[in-house]
Amino acid sequence: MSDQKRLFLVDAYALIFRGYYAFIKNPRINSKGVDTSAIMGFMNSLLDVIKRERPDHLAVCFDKGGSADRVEMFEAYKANRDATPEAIKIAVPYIQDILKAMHIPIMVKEGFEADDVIGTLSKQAEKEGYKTFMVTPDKDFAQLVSENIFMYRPVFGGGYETWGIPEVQKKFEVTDPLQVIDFLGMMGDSSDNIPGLPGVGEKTAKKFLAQYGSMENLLANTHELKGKMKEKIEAAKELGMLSKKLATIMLDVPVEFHAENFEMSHPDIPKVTEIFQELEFRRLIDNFTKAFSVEATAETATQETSSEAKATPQETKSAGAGQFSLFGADPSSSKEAEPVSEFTRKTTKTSSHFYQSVASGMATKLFVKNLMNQTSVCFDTETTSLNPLVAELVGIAFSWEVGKGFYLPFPENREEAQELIEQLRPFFESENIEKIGQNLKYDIKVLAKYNIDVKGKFFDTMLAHYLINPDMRHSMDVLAETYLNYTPIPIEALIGKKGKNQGNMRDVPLEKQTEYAVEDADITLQLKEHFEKELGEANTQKLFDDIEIPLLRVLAAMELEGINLDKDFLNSLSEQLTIDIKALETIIYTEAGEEFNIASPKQLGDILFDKMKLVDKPKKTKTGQYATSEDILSYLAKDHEIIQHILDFRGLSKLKSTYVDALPNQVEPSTGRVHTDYMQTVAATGRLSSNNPNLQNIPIRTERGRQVRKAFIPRNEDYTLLAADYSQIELRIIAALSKEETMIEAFKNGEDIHASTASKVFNVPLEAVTREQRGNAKTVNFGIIYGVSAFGLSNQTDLSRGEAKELIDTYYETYPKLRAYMSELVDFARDNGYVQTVLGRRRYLKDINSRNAVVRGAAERNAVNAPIQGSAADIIKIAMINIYNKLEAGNYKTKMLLQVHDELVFDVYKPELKDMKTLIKTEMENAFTLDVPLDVEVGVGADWLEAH
DNA sequence: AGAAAGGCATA
DNA sequence: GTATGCCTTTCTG
Repeated sequence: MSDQKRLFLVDAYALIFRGYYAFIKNPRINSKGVDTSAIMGFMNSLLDVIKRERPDHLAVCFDKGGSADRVEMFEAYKANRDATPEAIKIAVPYIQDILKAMHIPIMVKEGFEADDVIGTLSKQAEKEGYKTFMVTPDKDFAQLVSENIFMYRPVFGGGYETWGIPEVQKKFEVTDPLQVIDFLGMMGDSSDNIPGLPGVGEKTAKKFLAQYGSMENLLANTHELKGKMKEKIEAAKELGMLSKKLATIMLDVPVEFHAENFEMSHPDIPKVTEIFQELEFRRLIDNFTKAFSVEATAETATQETSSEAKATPQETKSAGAGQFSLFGADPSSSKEAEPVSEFTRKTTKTSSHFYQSVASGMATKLFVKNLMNQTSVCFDTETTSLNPLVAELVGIAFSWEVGKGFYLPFPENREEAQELIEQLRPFFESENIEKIGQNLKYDIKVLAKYNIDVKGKFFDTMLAHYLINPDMRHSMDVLAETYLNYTPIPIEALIGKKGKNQGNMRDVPLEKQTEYAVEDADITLQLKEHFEKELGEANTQKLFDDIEIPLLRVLAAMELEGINLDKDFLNSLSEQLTIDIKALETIIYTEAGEEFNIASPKQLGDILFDKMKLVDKPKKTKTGQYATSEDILSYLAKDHEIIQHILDFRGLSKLKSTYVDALPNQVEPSTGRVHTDYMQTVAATGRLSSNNPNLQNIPIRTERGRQVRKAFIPRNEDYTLLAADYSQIELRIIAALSKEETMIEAFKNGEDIHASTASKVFNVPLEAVTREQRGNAKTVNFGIIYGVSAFGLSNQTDLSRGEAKELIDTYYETYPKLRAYMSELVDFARDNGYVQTVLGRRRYLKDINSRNAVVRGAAERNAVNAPIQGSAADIIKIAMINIYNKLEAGNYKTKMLLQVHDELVFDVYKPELKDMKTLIKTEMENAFTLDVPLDVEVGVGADWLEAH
């Protein structure tokens, strides 16, 4: 059987889409800012197939111009597919060039889809005695399967499965693969816009097939059906037949199978390598040479597809994921980040390593001695909880040599654990040993609970990668897979899936703990070696050494500190809110004439617009619901009393659920305070973010919301809260960077910048500026930072579109250099693929040259906003580090507690108040020197509201 | 139980 | 129009 000739037909777009979505959560962007995810994904799959199967005949099939026939049949055919992502559009020409260089035939036929080309070719090849393998995840192809035609499907988690007749029979519950057409026709396919029969999904379609065998037979016997189903299907007979036609793959495309044209031959290696190098595919070059080398042995698909259809290993694997995995692996429906070629990855099973646990007292002594002789060590703590405040040490892994490492398990008894950590204290507190880790802030916080102050130089791989590629995700798994081609042991393998039944590290056998923990340390060490080279570029190294790494300590300290919360006060607020919400509810029900869930946008929309018909043609959201967002309802408020009540209800509910009721639950019992977690690697601009709870979005705009801030109080009566805000920092930055003298002067003279702007654009003396004029000027000043449009401005003010446009035009005439600066930023982004902050923090803008105006526009606004927002973030980070160091050096009792983008909050020891006011203001204002002075406003009070 | 959608709080 | 995180409802496995 294996001497039979084999033809592989690759469905290009399906694999391109699949590759693209595999990287969707962490797109591959090369140094030129090009998103190479789709190319990378496709090439991984292709090379993998070649490497595994060593096909003697192979072609890659593309669509061209879509299927005219199908569109003629049904004009909505494939109409509601999302616009093709940019990365895919640019991928196609690259892929075709690579294929040409590899001497792999490309099959396209104008006006036909790849499905039809593959279908036609496979039937012709079958006649000539070939076995054909259709390489595609697309379940539609199952209809073509025969004795000699197979689907060769990539599956989740890596690997392939081959579908022959028995597999198709089993998956679709049909007797003949051709019935797959009926199946698809009945249930429809949203990605191809095949309508299907109304009310028929996967389950019903299978039932019908078992009973009637075909679409035609079902439609001829609808009298046997009952109820609503009968009505619906009888009304949709035509649609049913049309759906079946749309689902049918054509077998009469004018192409011819000539074996000699499909033979594999030697690729043009230098050419392929050159293209890969241009795309910066280092690893693929390796894979490529392997795929085309003669030595490697191939396990063949034919061997796996024995006629008895015994479950292959791959099937056994996918069977666990659900008996019907057709949809899970469909590229268009799958948003899961999923490795495209995991099977090519190394794992702990395939890489040689030496991981050892150190358990006895004697061994520990020897180990510590050895440890102290190192200059640079990677470590990773294993604990009982993700919350460092309650986490107990289960063990610590160490590695200082690739592929090698040690694991120290910790006793459960707290005193014994402390004894063990004491032996390690000299290591952790050594100034001379560099500490390497992934997310060191966590380990530092855990160790702080054991009274260990981790010192010495730090290298955090997560932070390093954040600077190298801020748009990607930075989890260790992702980094290992991307940079080391290695898949670490998933934590789920040890403690089970997330959820209430998730186990505890403590209960994992020591052997497994060791494998897992030392692997993490080993990988992190390898990542460090990788990243430290890449950091060398531009200013990245400086940002790393001078900002992000020092900041890590500062944030750890702030988070450990936490902030005191007045629970009783919040509880009394909550009671009052409950009463007011109830009252509003009653009024709303009366006005609506019935009771409903006001918090449900769906029900609310139906009441307001279907039942009460408040508007002639209400706006819809993208999913077809009535839009009931604040900006839409506000318009209607003056005409209908119920609207204002609903808005009030929403406001109070939000306040109660998100803040007043939630915050007391976030108080950490062991400290009695709220400890937020600052994320240092999520915001693409360089800002921090805060969660569990988010303390960066505590209300302030409305009177009622503002009350929540009264609940944030000093630790005790010896302390007071101090809040220090940068005044207009983003506007100052844009003024300085653009060198717009008019604006710079206004700041230098300490003028009210919004009034000053109003005076200039409305051409009135400063004293004559009205409140309204100042308000509008303020909106434009802010809007500039985000990349205003006349449309947006008119939405935010009382101005019409025309007036808004005029205001913006006048604004740019008043501040001409500002406009010039903004276009410089966009030009820079176009040329370089990125923009940067005052400290050289980069943001890559892959869509800056997109042909799609909407996409490009968004990238252009990013080009303006990112340097401004990011520079402000850089500056406050410097200030935080400097203040923290001064507080430490001066042995002050005052602590920094919170950062809210342009504001810092401190718990000030009252005797230090006078010093602190000066110290904090000075450090913040002098964190960075611009052509515009920075101004900081300091407030002090018995709670956060009063300090403002 | 988890994801998606709609909505909304901050700078 | 920029940048986030979290709430409730509703859908789906």
